[in-house]
Amino acid sequence: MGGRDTPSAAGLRRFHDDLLAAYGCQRWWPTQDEANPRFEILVGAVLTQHTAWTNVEIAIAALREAGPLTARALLEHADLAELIRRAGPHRVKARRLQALCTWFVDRGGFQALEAWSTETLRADLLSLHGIGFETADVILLYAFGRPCFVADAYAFRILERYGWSDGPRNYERLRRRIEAVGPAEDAIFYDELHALIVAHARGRCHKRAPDCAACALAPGCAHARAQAQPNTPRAEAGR
DNA sequence: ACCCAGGGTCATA
DNA sequence: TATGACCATGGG
Repeated sequence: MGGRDTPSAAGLRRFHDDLLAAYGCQRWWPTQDEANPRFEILVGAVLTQHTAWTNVEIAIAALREAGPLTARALLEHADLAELIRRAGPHRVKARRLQALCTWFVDRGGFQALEAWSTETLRADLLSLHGIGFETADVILLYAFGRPCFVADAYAFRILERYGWSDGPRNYERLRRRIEAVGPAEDAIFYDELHALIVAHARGRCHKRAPDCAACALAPGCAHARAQAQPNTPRAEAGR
């Protein structure tokens, strides 16, 4: 049984607030560069693809060791892949980083890109080799401060159980569904929402054995309701 | 010995 | 259009 419910603005707010109460403020994307963290976020967004963040930090540290963390400097490294060896598939990611850095320089950097609309910027990012839906949104959200819902695998798992996602997993469909009821201007909301979903997916809502007894979302969650009352034919749809 | 990790591309049917 | 192989390192 899956999600037949469509989220409402109030429902999404409650979802967010329940997680926030349980896990606290996350302020998610970690950065070493206090002065100018934004380019580091671009780099991290590619390096972290299917790779644990601890390894990404090591790879970023290696890049720093080798020179300034700028697009031009990265493009000049003789063996970029070797520098990021610790970040999983490093040869693949070296090509992706080069594509991203070339794009960044060609477009004139953050100053010029900030003027772009979110939709245009997303489309441009998606045209790059190695930038898919999730990485594009992570960049839009964390490097450009745009209000975007990151519909990653954790989000699908939790929202399917919660009752807000069903059928085949379609990234854009879920993103639009959430953004349709989320605050249009509030990037911090989406920042926290994504971070809280990750925290919850790793802490309670595991793939195999979700810990529904200790779950902060249980009162609104279709899966938890089904656990509590297996015989109820049709659970009441809470807002 | 598996499975997963802050994914995406490409070849195949 | 929908799966599967592949990338490649580390940690549980």
